[in-house]
Amino acid sequence: MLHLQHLEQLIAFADQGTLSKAAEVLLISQPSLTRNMQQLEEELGVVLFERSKNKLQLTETGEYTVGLARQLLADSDTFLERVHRFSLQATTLFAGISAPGVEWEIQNRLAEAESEQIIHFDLKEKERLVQGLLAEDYQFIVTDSPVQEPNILSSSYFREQLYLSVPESHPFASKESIQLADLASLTMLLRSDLGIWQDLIDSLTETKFIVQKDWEAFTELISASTLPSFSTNITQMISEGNGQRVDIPIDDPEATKTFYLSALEKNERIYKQMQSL
Amino acid sequence: MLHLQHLEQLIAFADQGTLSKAAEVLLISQPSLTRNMQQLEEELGVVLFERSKNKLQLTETGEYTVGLARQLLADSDTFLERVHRFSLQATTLFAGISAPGVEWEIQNRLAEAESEQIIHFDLKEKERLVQGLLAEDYQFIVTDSPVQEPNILSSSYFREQLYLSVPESHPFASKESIQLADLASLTMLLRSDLGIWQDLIDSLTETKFIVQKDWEAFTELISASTLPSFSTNITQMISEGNGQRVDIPIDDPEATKTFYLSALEKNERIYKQMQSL
DNA sequence: ATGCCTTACGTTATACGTAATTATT
DNA sequence: AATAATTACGTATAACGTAAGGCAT
Repeated sequence: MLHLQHLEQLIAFADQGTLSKAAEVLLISQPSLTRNMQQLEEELGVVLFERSKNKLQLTETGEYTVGLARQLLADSDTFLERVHRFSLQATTLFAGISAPGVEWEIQNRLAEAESEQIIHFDLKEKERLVQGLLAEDYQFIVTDSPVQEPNILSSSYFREQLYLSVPESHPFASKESIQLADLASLTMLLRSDLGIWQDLIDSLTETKFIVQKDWEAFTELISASTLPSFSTNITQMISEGNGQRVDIPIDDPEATKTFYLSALEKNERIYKQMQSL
Repeated sequence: MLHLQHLEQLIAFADQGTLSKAAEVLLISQPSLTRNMQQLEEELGVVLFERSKNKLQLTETGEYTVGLARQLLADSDTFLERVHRFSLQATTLFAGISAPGVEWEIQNRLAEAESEQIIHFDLKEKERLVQGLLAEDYQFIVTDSPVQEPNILSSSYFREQLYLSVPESHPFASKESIQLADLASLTMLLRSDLGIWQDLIDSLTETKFIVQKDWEAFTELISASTLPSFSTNITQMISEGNGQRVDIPIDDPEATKTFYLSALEKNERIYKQMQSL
């Protein structure tokens, strides 16, 4: 049966001109390539090469075959791509995340890519996310620090920065930026289930928080109230232009988190898929 | 790299429903097929099968992949076919034959198939034809008896029957058939280079022959002369409707020869190509 | 009990790389 | 000399079949 690998090697020879160079490009030995090309000829039952003692040249049939081979390999690639696309689309991905903003960010990217990909998100602490990744409960996880384990791919994904969101009438509205310390005197609206951001909130012992669990209700609450709340660069992307409020960046380094995407090496395809969104 | 063989096996599974049956059809063992399908899944990075303890079923992605695989294998087949066609057409075939009628017959068939195949014919005795075949001087030979040697394909190809060709005015013209013995008294026009037919001619010691070597001249001679000559079912196919002459079949068994097509097993492709003309 | 899939294991065959050979520039 | 293709040879990988196990009908 025809080996696509041999066609690839034939093409390499056509491109490089000699078996030696082709073998170098293909990272195999020349003798191996020689044999494979002999085998290909045998398999096709056709004379692809004109052999002088020291030179190997494509016959007319060889040239023609190279052209067809390129086409067939292209067909093979589209085959692979279609299978992958179908599989991804047919599969609900399971993602473990450490902050709600990650889900918003990803959904946002999916929408922009017009992807129909369905992803189920779980919000957990990092340790449990890594466990879930190893147990293959998740195809990928997004955490606020890299995952350094064997067989796990991990790289930085995106950054999220906290902003203070206040009505235009608020005394802070004109500030270029503020510090967390400035929030001490405030009473703020706050969602629950903030993942890694919770630590930061807990450190603000002087600030009063009115916590709303239901997220839709929270959104309504904000537009109806003049109380300050938090927003991030990601929430701004989503709910742009509800002009009533001003977003003021918070300077402190704790207010900016870098998120890292991680997946098992065996799920490299999904990893790259998420990266490229 | 993707193995087309695995795709073929996947399709066999889809067609047969179980690995066991598919393995039987494919003439491999079930465990081998199991592994290959696991390997295919690994290679594609996709879940093709839903595995119960005792049952293997295609997932939706699996079904989809089968469809694409059929297409890709079809592409692979057209690739092979095109390569073969091109190669055949680009190559001048060398044929060894034992009678001139063989060339006419084959050229006739090529013409009917609208083939551009170029074939060079050599007229020799059988022994030298077989030698030439083994030495690969010929891609195929056509002899009046089968070639029984290892690694040589050989089967009957077509039959050629001698006719006596006479003008309508000739006393024999009304006969349904005649015997070689009836030719004893005749003076006939004859070509040279008759291959295996020469023996039969030589046995007609009573008949006088006027031999013409140049074949075009011979054809002119015939239409200009009222002398009888030989024709065969094959020459009749070629020069039909020069209504001046009548062809009377010769009954004797020696007047009918069966020709056999032979080629090296490695040239099976050409062998079948010639057979299917 | 029979059919089916998977894993384990030993063997075989295939594929590869190194080294040697021959020829060309 | 240097480059290039092929052949020879030993090794390592991988593919296969047999055997065995587990599970369902």
